[in-house]
Amino acid sequence: MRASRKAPLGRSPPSVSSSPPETETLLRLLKEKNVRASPQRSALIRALVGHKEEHPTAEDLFLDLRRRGEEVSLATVYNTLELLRQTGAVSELGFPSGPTRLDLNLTPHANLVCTACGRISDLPLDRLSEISQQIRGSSGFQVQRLRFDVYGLCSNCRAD
Amino acid sequence: MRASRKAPLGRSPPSVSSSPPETETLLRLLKEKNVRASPQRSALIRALVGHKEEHPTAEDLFLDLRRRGEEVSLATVYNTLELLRQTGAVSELGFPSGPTRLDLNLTPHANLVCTACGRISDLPLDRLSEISQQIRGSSGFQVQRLRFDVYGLCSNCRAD
DNA sequence: ATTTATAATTAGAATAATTCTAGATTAGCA
DNA sequence: TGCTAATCTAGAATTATTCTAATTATAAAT
Repeated sequence: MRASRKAPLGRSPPSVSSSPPETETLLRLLKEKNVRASPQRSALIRALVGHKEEHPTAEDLFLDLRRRGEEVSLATVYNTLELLRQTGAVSELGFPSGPTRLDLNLTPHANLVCTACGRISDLPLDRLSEISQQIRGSSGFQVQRLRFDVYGLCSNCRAD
Repeated sequence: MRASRKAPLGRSPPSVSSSPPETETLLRLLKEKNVRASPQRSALIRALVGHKEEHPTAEDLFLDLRRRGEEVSLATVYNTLELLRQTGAVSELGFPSGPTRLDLNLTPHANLVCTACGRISDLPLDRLSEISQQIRGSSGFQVQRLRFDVYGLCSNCRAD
């Protein structure tokens, strides 16, 4: 069993053939915390990295794993995501309605959240780090992490 | 009843003696939507405006109203907050854990969220609107609203 | 290899926050 | 005054997440 399908040259939208560097990074971060890279955790990390552009929910990942035969319990999905969050490699975006979605992009960026289709896309924004510096200086607030959401209509959903 | 304490020149932290302009604004916005300013809705709006600096939760407001004898059901609290959200006068901050908190500040600002004590304070940030302009221009994303959270340690909780 | 101790996984129960439902109340108006 | 629509409400239902306690897997030591 496992995911030892021979992968007949499969190269589709996300594409997780061998193992993107990000996967390795996350596994390494867990190792540094002295937690094992169990098959379930590895599978979850692969799913997460493979779908990071979609900012998946815990349930999305759970269902994705189940679909490809890598059965991981929902509890383990939540537990592992919490471990990853603690390493700082992953952050969670809570919204006033609907489930928490994952964000694997640690560089300063905006989350462009389309209020019509719900899609979230990342937009790199270097200026955020300047602002962060400025806040540290002026208000005596010791910055750890940023979240910048921009709500509006994406180019697809825009009417005009 | 009501908040008709004579307010002996009271000018304390929040200070809600007669009726701050914001209260009027919110009531007017509802009126424009052709919804009545019922006693329950007015009471809720007063509570919200009076506690906006604390970024209260729906339950905070519910309990606050109950404490001062203005009994409004929790369902009505949620319903009214949803009405206010629709007017755009109020926004809701969802977090990956814990309840949604309210934000009555519509000018561009950062939410300084202390990861130790949980307090949220607003910091005006004009540069956010520039950035918003820039996004509109470069990415074709039609911006409606911003949310900028800065997580870290507030000056009280900082160890150093 | 076997034992042992610890870590990890799991199903399902429990909780927390919010939304829904359907009946009672209230307000505006003919 | 009565009619209609809006509003309010308690409690049920739903959703997302966390907790619990029992099982299984792993690595280390023998």
